Formats: sequence, C-alpha cells, structure tokens
Amino acid sequence: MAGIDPSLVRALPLFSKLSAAELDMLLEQATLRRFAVGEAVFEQGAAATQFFLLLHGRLKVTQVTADGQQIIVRMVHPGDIFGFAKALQRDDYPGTPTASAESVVICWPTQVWDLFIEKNPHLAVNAMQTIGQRLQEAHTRIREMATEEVERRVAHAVLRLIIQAGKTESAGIRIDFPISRQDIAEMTGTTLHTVSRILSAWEAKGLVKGGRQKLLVRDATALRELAEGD
Amino acid sequence: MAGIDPSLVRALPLFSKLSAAELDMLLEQATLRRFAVGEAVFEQGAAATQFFLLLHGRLKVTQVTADGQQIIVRMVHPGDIFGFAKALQRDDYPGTPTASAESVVICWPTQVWDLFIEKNPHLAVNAMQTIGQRLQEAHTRIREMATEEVERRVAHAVLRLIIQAGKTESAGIRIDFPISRQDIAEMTGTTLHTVSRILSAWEAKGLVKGGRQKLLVRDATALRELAEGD
DNA sequence: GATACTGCTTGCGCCAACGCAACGATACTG
DNA sequence: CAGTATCGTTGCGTTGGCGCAAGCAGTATC
Repeated sequence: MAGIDPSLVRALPLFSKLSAAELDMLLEQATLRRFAVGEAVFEQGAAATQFFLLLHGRLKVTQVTADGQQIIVRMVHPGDIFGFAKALQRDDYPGTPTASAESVVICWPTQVWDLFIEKNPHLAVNAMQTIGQRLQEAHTRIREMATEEVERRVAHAVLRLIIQAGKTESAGIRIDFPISRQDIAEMTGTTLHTVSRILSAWEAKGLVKGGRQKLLVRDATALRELAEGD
Repeated sequence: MAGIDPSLVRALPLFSKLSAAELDMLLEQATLRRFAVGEAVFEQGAAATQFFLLLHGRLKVTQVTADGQQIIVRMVHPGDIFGFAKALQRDDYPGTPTASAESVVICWPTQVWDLFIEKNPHLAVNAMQTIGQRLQEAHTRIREMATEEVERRVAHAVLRLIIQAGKTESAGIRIDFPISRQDIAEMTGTTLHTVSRILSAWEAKGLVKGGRQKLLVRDATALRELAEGD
C-alpha cells in the first residue's frame, strides 16, 4: 500500500526541511496500517524491523516488569514518531504501544532510517531534537516522582494530558481519548484506588468532572496551582 | 588552550568513525578545563554556549525543584558528552554538573556542533545513539521508581554504580569516587536516613562495607538477587 | 591537639498511600 | 433487556518510609 499522500505529513516539523522529491521517496517505502482500540502495533521485546509515525489516534506505550506490573512510559500523539529502536542501537522494542483510540500509523522498514539519515542531515538533527525533548520529559517525570507526592504528580499528569490532547468544550477542557483511572495510575506510579480518591476529591471541589474513561477539566488554573506547591 | 592530543579521545565510540583530519579540526576548536571537587561546570538555567566531554574524573548532574529539593539526574563518567542542550533545541542548560572528583573536561562552543553534524553524519548517528541510551536509562529509572520499593531501587542504583565506576579490589568492588548517602538518596528518590538504614542493614548481612563517602560491595551476586525480587 | 565541620547512624512517632474487599455504575452482547 | 464484563468508588486496617531529633565519628583548620 505504497504512495501515501504527502499532504498528510508535510506539516510535521520532522519533515519540514525535506524537499518534495525526498519526501516522496520516503513515502514510497511506507505502509499505512490501522489499529482498533486495544490492539498493539508491536510487542515489547519483538525484533525491531520497522519504525512508525502516528498519523491519527492515540497510543499508550507500556512496559511490563518481571513481576507483571505495568507502567505507561508515555503517550504517543498524532505526528509523533515511535518505535525507532534501531536508531537507538537496539535490536528489539523496549515497550508495547497499544491503541487507546482507533489509530492510523505509517510504517517504514528500519533500513530506510539509516539511508535517510545518511542522505539527509536535517532529518538526523530533527530526530535528535525529538529524542532530546523526550529525554527531558523523562527527567521531569523522574524529578516529579522523586520529590512530589501523589496528588501533585497526578495534577501534573492531567495538565500534560490537556496540553497534548485537550479539546476545549463549553464546560471546560476534555481529554480527547478514552483514559481510565488505571491509566493515570500507571502514568504517575500509583494505584487505581488512590487516583480514584484524588479525582473524587477534585470533583467535589469542582476542579474536574469524571466519567467512565472520561475526564473533563473545569478549572485548569486551580489545577496548575495545585501542581506547583501552594 | 587549543591543540588537544587526539590520543585522548581517539578511543571513544563517539569519534570512532572520524578521520584523523576531522578529529584534528574538531579538537582545534576545543578548550581544556579542570574542576576541583564541588565546582560546577555550568549552572542550571544558564545560557547554553558550550558543550562538553568528560575526559577524566566524575560529575553528578543535579536539578533543583522550585521548593529547593535536589535530585541527581545522572552521573557523568569519563568519555561521556554532556551539556549539549543546543542540540536538543534548548537555549539553557537543564541541570548543573558538579565535580564529585577532580575532573578534566573538553569544552566546545555550541556552533561547532551544528557544523560537525552537518559535515559528518556519523557523528549525528553516534550522538543519537548516546541520547537514545540515556532515554532508555531514564525510562528504566521511571519504571523502578513507579514499581519498586526503596531498598530495591537503592540496590539497582548501587549495581549501576559498580558497572560504571567499579574498581575491583581484594575485598570486593569499590565505587571509584566519593559518594555520600545523600547522593544515593538523591539518585533513588528517597532520604539520607532511609539510605543509611538500608546500607547499615546490608553491612550487617555482609553485602557491603560502608564508610564516609565510601562504598565497597562485597557480594554483588546477593545484591543482584535483592534488586530483582527474591 | 582542641574546635569546628561535615557526614553517618539510630530511635521514635506519624501519616500518606497501599492493599484488600465489597459494592455501584456504566457500557457491551446476544 | 436481562446478563456479563469492565470500570469506578469508598471504607478500613496496615505499613513503608519520612521527618524530627539527638548523638557519634571521621576530616579539616588553625
């Protein structure tokens, strides 16, 4: 299924400096795949034969520990590339990206990566910036987990979600994909129970409005104050 | 102070694919600086005008939170590059690298980075792999902080230290630079007190041998078992 | 070799958050 | 539209690890 419409990816910063011809060449090698909710694009530990770009939808990248506990490493939003393990000198994928919403993904064979980096330094620079930003997000999260208590961590997580996936509605800002209490727990390193209690308390104070796999932020300012200590 | 001996860096994987001429050109632009224990190479938030490579010694990269708490983001070991904020699309440094031991550092102006990436794709690929590895370490740490209890986190941290800075002695493996209980606490997201208690318990069991800013691992195998659950 | 300093240890009380458990509520399914 | 599965809420007992505080032991200073 080659021949993807360039207009789909033209606007992405990752490809901003590529010529039309280069972009065409890149897209010729690509395949388009669709994933239903709950489906995994690939499995943790599988051989890294492809890398990907999320066109539409939403993915959560999870890792499982030896004793079966699961955490959400990060969310993948439209326009993000993911699964480029080979570029990071790995032969297998470190996590499992699962569709939280119906998703459309562009897939490339890993060989294409090296080829294009070689021919196009811009792409390397852009990719490095992408990874760099991710590294910083990771460090932020480490700092939060080390120093902040659960309620503030959850506040930060929710704020991040409304930045990356917030849809403004009349009643507030809605998180634009199905997200469970369990998900939030796995993003903040706590339990489903604690998240539920915190969200209930917030709802009583009018900060948010919950629902089954739904979350609406009514007062982002108050939430931001809560996230930064008093 | 230009004209650094190429033999100092020749062996580093980062420069492995550079020709002698390219390496010379790179080193012409560099400066060598020395830091005493406790000195900072640069301060968190300062404008990123240079990037660096640690030749000799040991640095700890710290971040301070708004309310004054400190954490150690990572350790810098000889051969590591650090402070390449500009490559990550930042104008300021996200953390402060402080010398834990007497250290020698190569410094380049940031402009050199773009120049060399452009001219030498290998360097870009190598740098990306370096950042990629760091990203994975960060994810590992996030997973540990989310799922493991303090004792196991400390065990993992110590194991990582003996890999990166272990010097085998007759009595066991010594960590090759001054490290305090407070440091270990800031690496694992806990308090000095808890670390002290844990290390005391380990010492009673003959796993380690402590001391002022010293740590000797007597039984790495037992420590590894402790780090992985039972 | 006395003084100050900095880093390490240990005891004790306390609380945030976990784990268990039971119960509601909402969405899918045939 | 009953039946079932999934997701969310809430109560309660327990506990890991934090914070305080006091004391100890090396290391540097003059």
